[in-house]
Amino acid sequence: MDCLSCTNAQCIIKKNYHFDKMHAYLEKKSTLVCKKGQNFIIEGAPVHGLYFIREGKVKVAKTGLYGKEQIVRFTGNGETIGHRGFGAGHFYQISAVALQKTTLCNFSTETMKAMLMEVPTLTYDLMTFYAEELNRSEAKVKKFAQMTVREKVIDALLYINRKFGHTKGIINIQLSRKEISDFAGTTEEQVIRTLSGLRKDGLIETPGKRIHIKDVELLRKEISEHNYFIDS
Amino acid sequence: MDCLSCTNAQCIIKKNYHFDKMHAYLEKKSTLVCKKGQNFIIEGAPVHGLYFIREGKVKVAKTGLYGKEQIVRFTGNGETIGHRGFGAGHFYQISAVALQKTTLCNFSTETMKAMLMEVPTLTYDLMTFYAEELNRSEAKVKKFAQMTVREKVIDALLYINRKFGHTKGIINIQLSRKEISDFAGTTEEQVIRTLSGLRKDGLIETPGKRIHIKDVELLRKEISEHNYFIDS
DNA sequence: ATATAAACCTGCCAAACCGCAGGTTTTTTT
DNA sequence: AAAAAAACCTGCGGTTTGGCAGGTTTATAT
Repeated sequence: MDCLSCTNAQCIIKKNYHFDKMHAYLEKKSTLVCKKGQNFIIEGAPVHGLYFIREGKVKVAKTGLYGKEQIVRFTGNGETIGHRGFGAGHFYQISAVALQKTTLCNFSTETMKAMLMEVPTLTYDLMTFYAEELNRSEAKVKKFAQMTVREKVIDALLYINRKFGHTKGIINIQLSRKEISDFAGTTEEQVIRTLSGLRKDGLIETPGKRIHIKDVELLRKEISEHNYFIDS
Repeated sequence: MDCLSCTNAQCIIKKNYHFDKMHAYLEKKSTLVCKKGQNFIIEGAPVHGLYFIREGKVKVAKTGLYGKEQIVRFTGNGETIGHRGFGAGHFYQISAVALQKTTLCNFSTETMKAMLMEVPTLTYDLMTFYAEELNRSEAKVKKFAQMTVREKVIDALLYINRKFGHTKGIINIQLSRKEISDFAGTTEEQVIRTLSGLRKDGLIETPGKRIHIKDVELLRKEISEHNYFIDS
């Protein structure tokens, strides 16, 4: 899998592509194809470098008590997974599972570190990525502390809708109610109840397990007080 | 305020100090002295660069509905405040308030950016800082979703105790119950009730508004199931 | 030292939330 | 196309949590 043929313009490797400086490192990267449901990063396992999604969709989660998992974010084409290798820890603190057939590029920590030292703009972009994710995550902490269940579910739906897009209004990914609740920070039943409520209010439609947001602006309005400066 | 005389070994500027490369930028930095309670970064205001604590203690928070604030972290000597200027946003998404008399160093975004481009190890260290904060923040998201009030309060106490240290067991900072609750993700009353409970269980003592953790290990044990791989 | 203000504490009640249980629909497999 | 499995849905009871109210203690100002 060559970076030259890759179409992910927002991938930080692709964006900073510089043949002379990087080709030696790029040759060392490996490619991995996962099928749906495959757990390619295991929480607590030794760090195996950084992953970039060439094509596919992935959920990133932390497992808690009694196996309850908290999905910390969803990722798509061109995005980065596996923050570590940098910093003190030598073990992954998250797990990553493919939500559909997914192709990944993997750099070892050593390769990545060497490349970062040689290409400052790459380091700068990765830094920016972390800084923005941090903003997003801190906003999420606030939301978890202050939002009601209904608001958290709405927020999750809007995020997923924006992240993966929609075709004729229907969100471009099939997540179970359980997965939505693991992301929104509540239970499966509460998500189901909330979706029923939103359906009765005419805000969404749910053909099967699919979800159709009828009016994004109307939904957004309900949680707008929580989102003064960003929409994460 | 000269960086040479600064004793914060863990400050990323100090750690990467390189006279020839950096003196021109260091001359542009400004110093700011805040008294207790001063709000030197205002949420929603235009970004004014990055701050480093030379000496003091600061709380970093996000304000939500009806003025309810969520403290996202506490910071002390040598630490960085103000993630932005990097990334898309041009407005602070957090506010920062001095918890006591605090001296700060401030770099404009432009100065900071120029310096980062010239000193790769500085960029790398700042990247690492963000990556670790991100881990911490994502762990917190999980905790907020899964911990009980008592567990969240214990977690907060242990964090504060570790962050600011303790003299003869008494935590080296005076926070109100309200501030603890704003950090732990609950209400003032629940924090008070939990502290009462912990006092009855012989785990802490509370002379006045001060807090004395009698046995850190015993407290830690109660939340250990939530902390497999990190202790944030 | 006294007055005033701020912070702390506790009981009570209402609202929000969770999880079980049992049934229905949808999806997948054979 | 039928059978099996998975996912979805809803009512209900119990628990947890939050917020008010009023009193007490501690800290601050005069």
